[in-house]
Amino acid sequence: MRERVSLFAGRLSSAADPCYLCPAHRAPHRSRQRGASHIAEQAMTESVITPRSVDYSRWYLDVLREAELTEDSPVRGSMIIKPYGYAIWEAVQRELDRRFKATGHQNAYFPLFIPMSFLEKEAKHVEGFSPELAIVTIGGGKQLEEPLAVRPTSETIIGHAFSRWVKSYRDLPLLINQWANVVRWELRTRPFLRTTEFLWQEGHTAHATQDDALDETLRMLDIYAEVAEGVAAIPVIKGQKSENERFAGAVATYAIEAMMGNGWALQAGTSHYLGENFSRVFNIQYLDVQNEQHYVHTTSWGVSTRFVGAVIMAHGDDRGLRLPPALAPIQVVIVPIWRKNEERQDVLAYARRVRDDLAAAEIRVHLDERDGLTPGFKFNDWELRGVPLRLEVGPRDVRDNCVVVARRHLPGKEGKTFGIPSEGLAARVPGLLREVHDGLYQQALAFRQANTREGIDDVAAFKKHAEEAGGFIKVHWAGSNEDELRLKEETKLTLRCFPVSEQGGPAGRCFLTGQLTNRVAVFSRAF
RNA sequence: CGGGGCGUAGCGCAGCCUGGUAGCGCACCUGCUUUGGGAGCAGGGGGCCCGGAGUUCAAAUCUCCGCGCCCCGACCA
Repeated sequence: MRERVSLFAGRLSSAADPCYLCPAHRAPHRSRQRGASHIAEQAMTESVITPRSVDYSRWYLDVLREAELTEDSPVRGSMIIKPYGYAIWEAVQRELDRRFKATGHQNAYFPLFIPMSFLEKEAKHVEGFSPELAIVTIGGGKQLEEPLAVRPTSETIIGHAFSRWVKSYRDLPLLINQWANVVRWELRTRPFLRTTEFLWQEGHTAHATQDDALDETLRMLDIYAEVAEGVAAIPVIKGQKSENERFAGAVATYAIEAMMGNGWALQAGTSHYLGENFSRVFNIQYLDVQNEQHYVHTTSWGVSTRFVGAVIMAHGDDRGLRLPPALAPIQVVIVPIWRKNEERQDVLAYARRVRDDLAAAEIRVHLDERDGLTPGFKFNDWELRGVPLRLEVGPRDVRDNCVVVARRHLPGKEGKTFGIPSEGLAARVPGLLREVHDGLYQQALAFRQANTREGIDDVAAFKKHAEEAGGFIKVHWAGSNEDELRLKEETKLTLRCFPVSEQGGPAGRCFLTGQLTNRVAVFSRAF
């Protein structure tokens, strides 16, 4: 399930210090003083981050600011993704893209502007998206003959192309992906999780048969789960969406659902089987071996910059970000320590040697040579930024030819190991990174298990648990769409998915209707 | 789109009630001392106080009208 070892090698350009690390390129400000009174309670740690238990949403915004991931933009609902935040997204892109190519997909690019008439062809599709469309009506100073929608997704314009690309069964399957930005005019936005403009990849494929298309839908769902778990260290539930939550225009929607640090669910990737819905309206047909015309079956699937939000919220703690090694822009940071000027020379020379060794082994390493900051400040600074491994190098370590290693997933002293020989360190680092990856994964999994409730068999207990405990609730479900909506109204919980792994199991009683069913659903509050 | 809050230095805020020409912390710059878990001292730079109109000898402060942002609820990857 999880790919190892090579995952942690540095594929982000060279392992040399990227530019966003240079002090000169860092934001000129890092406010440490927050007006809030809870800071007083945190006097010892001098935290600049609101504890998660105080206000989760504020914690999230604090982390984004302090770790320099995003900034507000002058445009409402849009964000600036800063270099450190963008580097995380680039790592996600790299990991996904590699897997898309390995499964035969090709990248292409389709236009940002979509004729309104295209969107209107598929009734459910336009119905689902029209409330959140941005529409261009003027171009070059003149009213356009036909308004152009800024793409909220590209099924239609790609369908239009596919109808020309597909003639014969020999053209199938057609496996295309595009990396793009899309716009959905959201009323309530949050950086990464829901912004008016966001970045994503959208895969679009066409197949001869329903079976082939369904296989593709699930194959991509598997890839998403693999990247979530094996790369981002986030345990996910693969599941099918209810009719209410289904993508506008899809026959079936699948998703990976993850639990965030406050117990809420986050949909981190989706994969749709679109049936013939789009091939019929865009006339995508092929001739089979018998020379008969058939409509293709299409799929689409996407992961967006929201995934970065999932990484932040699945792993972050009260000290800040905790990044899975495979996605961390910096995997290892070296903090040099000295007292006297003579020590400084020796320590820096030694630290540079260590850095060069690691860089030569394709490890993304950074030596923090910033002057005038205490080691303690740097420790906190890099923890805030979620760097998985920190090496501390002082005069004692130089003398003993050692380093101190601190692992980000274990707090304070617990994560520190003293006296690790610098000899052969580069060979040990991948193992240490794997340890951090596994640690993060196990912690997230344990958290999800501790906050997943099963065995609820009546509505009162369901509501009570929803009210008092939160987290996921896993139940048998035979309710109607209306039941689902009413439950959402009353409890704010939504039917996240029907977990793939739970279906076809022993029948149980639906907690709401009392009917016997073998359908299992997960309910949760969601972002 | 409803309810609430806020616009003053890069960031966070005080000043506004009771008008008199702008201040604090952090950040930034310089110097010295520091540096094994968020250093100290000294000096320094930085403001169309959201915009417009009004009241007044005088407006960050009072009045009106805009605009913007944030937070909380209904739609959503």
